[in-house]
Amino acid sequence: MADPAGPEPIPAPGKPRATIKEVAARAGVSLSTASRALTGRGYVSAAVRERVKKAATSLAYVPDDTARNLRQRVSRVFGVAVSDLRDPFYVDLAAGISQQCRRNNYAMMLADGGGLEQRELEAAETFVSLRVAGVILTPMSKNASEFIVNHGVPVVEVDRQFASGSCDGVVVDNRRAAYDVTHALTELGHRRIGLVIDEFTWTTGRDRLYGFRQAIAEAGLPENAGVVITSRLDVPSAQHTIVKLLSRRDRPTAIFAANNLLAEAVWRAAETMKLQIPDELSLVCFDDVRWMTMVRPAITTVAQDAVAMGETAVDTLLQRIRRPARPAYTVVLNATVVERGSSAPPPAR
Amino acid sequence: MADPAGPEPIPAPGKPRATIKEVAARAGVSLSTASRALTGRGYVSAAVRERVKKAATSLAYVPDDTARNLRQRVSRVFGVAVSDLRDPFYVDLAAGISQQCRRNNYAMMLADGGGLEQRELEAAETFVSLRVAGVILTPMSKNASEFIVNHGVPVVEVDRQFASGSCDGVVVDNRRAAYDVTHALTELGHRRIGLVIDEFTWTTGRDRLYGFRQAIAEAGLPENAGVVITSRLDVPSAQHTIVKLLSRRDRPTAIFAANNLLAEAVWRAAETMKLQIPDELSLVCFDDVRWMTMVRPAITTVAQDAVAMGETAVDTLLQRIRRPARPAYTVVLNATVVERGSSAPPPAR
DNA sequence: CTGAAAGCGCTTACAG
DNA sequence: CTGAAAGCGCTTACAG
Repeated sequence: MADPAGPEPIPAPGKPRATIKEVAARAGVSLSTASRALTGRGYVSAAVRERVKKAATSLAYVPDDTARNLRQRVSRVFGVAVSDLRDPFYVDLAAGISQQCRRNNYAMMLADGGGLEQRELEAAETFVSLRVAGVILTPMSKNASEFIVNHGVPVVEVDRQFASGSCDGVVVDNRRAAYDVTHALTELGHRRIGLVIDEFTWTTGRDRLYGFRQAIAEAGLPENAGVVITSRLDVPSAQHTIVKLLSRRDRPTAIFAANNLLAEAVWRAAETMKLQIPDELSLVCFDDVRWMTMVRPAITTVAQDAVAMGETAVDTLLQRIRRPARPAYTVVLNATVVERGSSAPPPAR
Repeated sequence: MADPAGPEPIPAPGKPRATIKEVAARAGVSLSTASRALTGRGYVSAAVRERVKKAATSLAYVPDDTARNLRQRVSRVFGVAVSDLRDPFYVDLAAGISQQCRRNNYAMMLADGGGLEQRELEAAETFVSLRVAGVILTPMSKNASEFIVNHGVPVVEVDRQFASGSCDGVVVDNRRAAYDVTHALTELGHRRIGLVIDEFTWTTGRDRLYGFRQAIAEAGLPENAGVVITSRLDVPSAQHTIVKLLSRRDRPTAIFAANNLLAEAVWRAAETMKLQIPDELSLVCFDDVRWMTMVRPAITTVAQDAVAMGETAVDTLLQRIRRPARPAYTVVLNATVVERGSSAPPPAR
């Protein structure tokens, strides 16, 4: 799609931008006065203020925030690091953070780690180096959070927590929600239930496992009624693992997938094996994402409001900046089971 | 989830960070020497370099990039503004941009506009103010791009173009792809085809409409064989509009949805009306997103590789920075129809 | 009410 | 090979 008028020259990137010095000169005032007129702090007569503003406009002056921040020792940028932008949960989180930042006149520096701790650490260093006013992250260890906090920058851990002593957090009650959704399965009469999960070392995985186990135990089922399957967190490899699981003679009659990606893998596995949900296999999971209301039957799941988590994280950070000395605290948001059609009593033997 | 050890004090955000001055002092050298040792530019003896580096490490020194950038007149941050993070297409785009930024050691400042031109303009001003090295955006008009370019910051427009004379662009051949997918419909024998679309004023909407019309015309069909339905770009309201369309006696036997959100709306509309796809209604669309391979039948669509578009946009920006004087150019990526099961010959009357 | 001066943390010619 | 000085663009006490 070439420009019909032919390529025009692009203004050279080196093109000098107007500085406050030039604004001051054009308005015939000193630097200090121009600054006061533009920022609104300090005294300046109405007439002069007008003249300065006019000069600024006519020069298309845009203040250099980096210079301003350097001087003022603050910036209006938050650093945000999420595990993986390919996962809809993190996307909703980022969307929530983004809009709440904007509402409060903060810009958002976003990094996504592709699930690698090393990248998270690099992002942490970048954020410190760029002198952001605060950081929100979905931590993979305590290292990034502590590094940032040690450099005097407030951190909010969201989704999971590793450094709850030294920074604030926003999470859901994973144990409770996992309990609820598993309990519903035992109530339906399932006696062999799979948990597909990718990790146990974060608070999320650990607590979802606890909740799962607790529901199994309270139903009076033997410990081996709960079969825990570990998988890497990507759909194809999880799908492969699950096909193997479902091929066993003693396969579970119900599966609890610990997040939306694993749920997708279970769903696809069932499809390729032509296993009917819920008649032959019940499926429940964590995270409520788009496709779960588009497939048939729709999927029963634990809905976490990721957008709200993101917004809350920003609010928490703002609070922390306002009151630095307050002890660290954790906000626990509600997560509720939304019943749809993907679970049913186990098939008769 | 309270910390079992009880809340510890959080390091005060105002906590002073080590500066290069302190590093120099501890190493017993001057500021200049410390700087040279740390940046690697300029002469410094091996012994001194070691001493300085050791001092930096022991002080957990992290250089202030904002100060460095101010001095050097460059930053390693790109500004990115996408229309809407709730739309999976833009998310993939952002993911591609994000990873390519990281590979090239750039940080990404992300803003999402929620589809409002005003927000795009605000983001543009923020980016200029923050002195980013370049901007990538999915423009909603020529205003933002031109504003940024006029301030000497290079811009790449992606997905659509408004200022192709004054900045680079990365797009797909929308006309061609729309033609192909519509042509497949006329070949199947459809004589009444709906185009559901949200705008015609951007290059995307305009070209998709052109391609659609062209295919209708070339099939020798009367102009009114193509029925164009305009809708707002959100699923519920589009769904409403489409239900009305499909309730008409002369309803189309096939629909081309101009993007993934509208496709979702059509799909949901068909479902609520219990219209079988593809037996009673063929559905094809633009954008290839997750759910399209999860519903049955899977959806035939024009697949644009949004991640690759994002990566290409970053590469383009990098090129532009390297060679500012080169005439503006546009990269046109391929977009191909992926046939799945959602289209079939029209039902017999 | 206004302006001259210092300084935020860094880098970079320039002298030595 | 090293250090003193200037300066990036801004803000902010401080004098007047």
